[in-house]
Amino acid sequence: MQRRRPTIIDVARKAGVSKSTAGRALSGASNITDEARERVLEAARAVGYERNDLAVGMRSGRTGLLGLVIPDITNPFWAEVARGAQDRAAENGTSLLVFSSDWDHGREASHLRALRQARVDGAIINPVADSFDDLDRFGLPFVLIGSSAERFPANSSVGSDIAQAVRLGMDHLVSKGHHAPALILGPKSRIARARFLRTFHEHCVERDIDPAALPMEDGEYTVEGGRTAMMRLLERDRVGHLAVFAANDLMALGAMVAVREAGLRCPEDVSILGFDGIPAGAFSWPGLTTVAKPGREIGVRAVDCLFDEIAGRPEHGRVFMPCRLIERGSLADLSLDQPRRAASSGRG
Amino acid sequence: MQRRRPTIIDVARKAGVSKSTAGRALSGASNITDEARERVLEAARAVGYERNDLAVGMRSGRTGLLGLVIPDITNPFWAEVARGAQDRAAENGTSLLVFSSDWDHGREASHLRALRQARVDGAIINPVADSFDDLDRFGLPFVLIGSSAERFPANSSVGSDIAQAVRLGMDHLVSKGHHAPALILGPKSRIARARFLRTFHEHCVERDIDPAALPMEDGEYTVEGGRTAMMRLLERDRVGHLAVFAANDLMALGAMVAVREAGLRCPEDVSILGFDGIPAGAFSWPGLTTVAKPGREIGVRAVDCLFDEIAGRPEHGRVFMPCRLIERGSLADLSLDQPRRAASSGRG
DNA sequence: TGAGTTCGTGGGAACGTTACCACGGAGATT
DNA sequence: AATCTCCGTGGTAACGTTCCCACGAACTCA
Repeated sequence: MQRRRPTIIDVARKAGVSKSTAGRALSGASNITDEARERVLEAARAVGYERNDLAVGMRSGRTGLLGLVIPDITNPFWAEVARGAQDRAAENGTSLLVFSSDWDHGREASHLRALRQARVDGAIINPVADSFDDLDRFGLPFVLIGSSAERFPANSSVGSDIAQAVRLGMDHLVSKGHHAPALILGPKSRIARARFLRTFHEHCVERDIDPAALPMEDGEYTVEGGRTAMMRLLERDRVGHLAVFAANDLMALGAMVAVREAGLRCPEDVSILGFDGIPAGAFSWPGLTTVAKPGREIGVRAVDCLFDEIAGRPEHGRVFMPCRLIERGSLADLSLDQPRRAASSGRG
Repeated sequence: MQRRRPTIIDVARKAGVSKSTAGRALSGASNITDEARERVLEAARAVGYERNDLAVGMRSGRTGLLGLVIPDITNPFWAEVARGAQDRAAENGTSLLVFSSDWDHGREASHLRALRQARVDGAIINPVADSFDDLDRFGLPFVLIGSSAERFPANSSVGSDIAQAVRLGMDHLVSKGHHAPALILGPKSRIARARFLRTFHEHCVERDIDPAALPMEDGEYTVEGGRTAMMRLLERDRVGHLAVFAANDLMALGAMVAVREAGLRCPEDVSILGFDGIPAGAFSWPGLTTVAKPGREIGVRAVDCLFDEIAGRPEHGRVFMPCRLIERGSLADLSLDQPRRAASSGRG
């Protein structure tokens, strides 16, 4: 149907030079006269030449293709990461092959194989927890993103600074008079959970709080997971105002739903702090106060790191991006009502 | 660093056959003895052979790569589409190159060029409104998605059935006693707006309502756009309960914010109906009642259509996917309070 | 039994580009 | 003036696969 696409040979013929010279002009090499370059470029324009990336990849080993393997493009946080990576890749003339692993080992393995067969120059991967083997024999340059990167200290990685994020959240809670928040955490299998908990413990110790005395519930990283976790939390005995730090915005929103269903009000009866910074948190009522990860920036930096990795200068090592607090309405300010409550709660 | 990847020649040598025979075994051709195939497959496994898709694409013209150009992967609706397309592509052993155009003509053109240079087998495109030219000279098989597909009746396309969706929404409004809803629409430049309005007018005529008498406001397809549009709507004179049909969920959520800011309640004072079915609508309070587009299915069907298009059998033509109503809490039920109010409003 | 047919196999070309090497001319150096 | 160096150029090989054609063996049918 569509006629043959013009090749570099057609361009060379039209310009009256050899294909070597045409190739030099087209690839921006230096050892060529301005006059010849101009003639080749003009000829290329005239015949409508577009370089065949396949052939380039074949010969030079560089395809201009990058892989991105994330849990789910449908998750707003990962979509942000993908967008950042996409934009940065485009700036450098490379394209992104995007895959969703659904935290499934098999899917991940098959995606990695597809990336290898496509001869991508490298990949950005949020690894499924226990997939060290697959990653190990991936055989191409890669950069890890997300908190599970911690498992692979030898590789370049970009993630949010969970320690700083938890600190930020805790400081804010304390500044609003919530000295002993309850926790809603993700599944035990996820590394991010351990990271979160560790920093949380450190800060409790610094403030003379017994972490073991604080209520804590698990759930899937979903709205429903957060809702049921909050229900369990509300069934417990408690005194006064309840503050909750959720490990993920979706769970926080689910917790908010549970509060409403229990006939309580947020933030009057229960304060909720989220973690992620997804847009949906801005539409809820009250708006979700949350610690926002810089999803887009993570994507951008990951691509930068990957380019370094591909170029054989993996100088970045592990990059941690700072999070920031977004204050909306889901946290009550108790510091005004009860100026001195201190660390006495959680023991009655 | 990493040693040379084994080629089909290595496999052939190991199996003691020619590369032609090895190629036949590996590509699943029929004219080969079971014994030879078995030996080749075994050899391939032994040396860890993985086919070079680049070389295949080079020679056969099929790369196993598909392009997806959407406005923004960060938009939940488009993320769903991307996910559907991604999964279907993976089922067929192809990979997806994902691009975001931001409704920008230049970006779109550059993405299309990148797809051509990558020699993708075809592309799924949500075209920027006025980009007929670029699309026309794209030169590869493609399938359009979204409502702007209407502009290109000659090409295969997959979109939601806006006529059915508007009908669904209007019927629901009427069944709840809202006979003369206000409208919040997208920018005038977008084709989806015209499509929406046309069906809306038809239904007004069928019900003896004068569409011109109904309040109508424009805005960007964003939360902020919906919020300001709603503010303008609330400044108008009105009698009794106000019902609003927004052309997009984000706008509907913005409208909800505006209602709250005006000291009014949803759904007691104002009813809101959305359009899209994004997850965020489930977390708002009240939950957003909306007409949901089948984003994921649209992605799946688009890939199916694209395969047909590539195979040279464009029999699908234009596919319209049905939408469904998701009832949550943003619509008041007036049909109980005022059994017979009919089409008298909007004229007082 | 001889000719025609089928089938599995192997060799070579081709896809479009870049890497490499050799060549010739112009300018610099002795 | 002769040699050396540098630079622009052109030819050729190579990347890894599939396509095409030719070859020989086995098998069928007259």
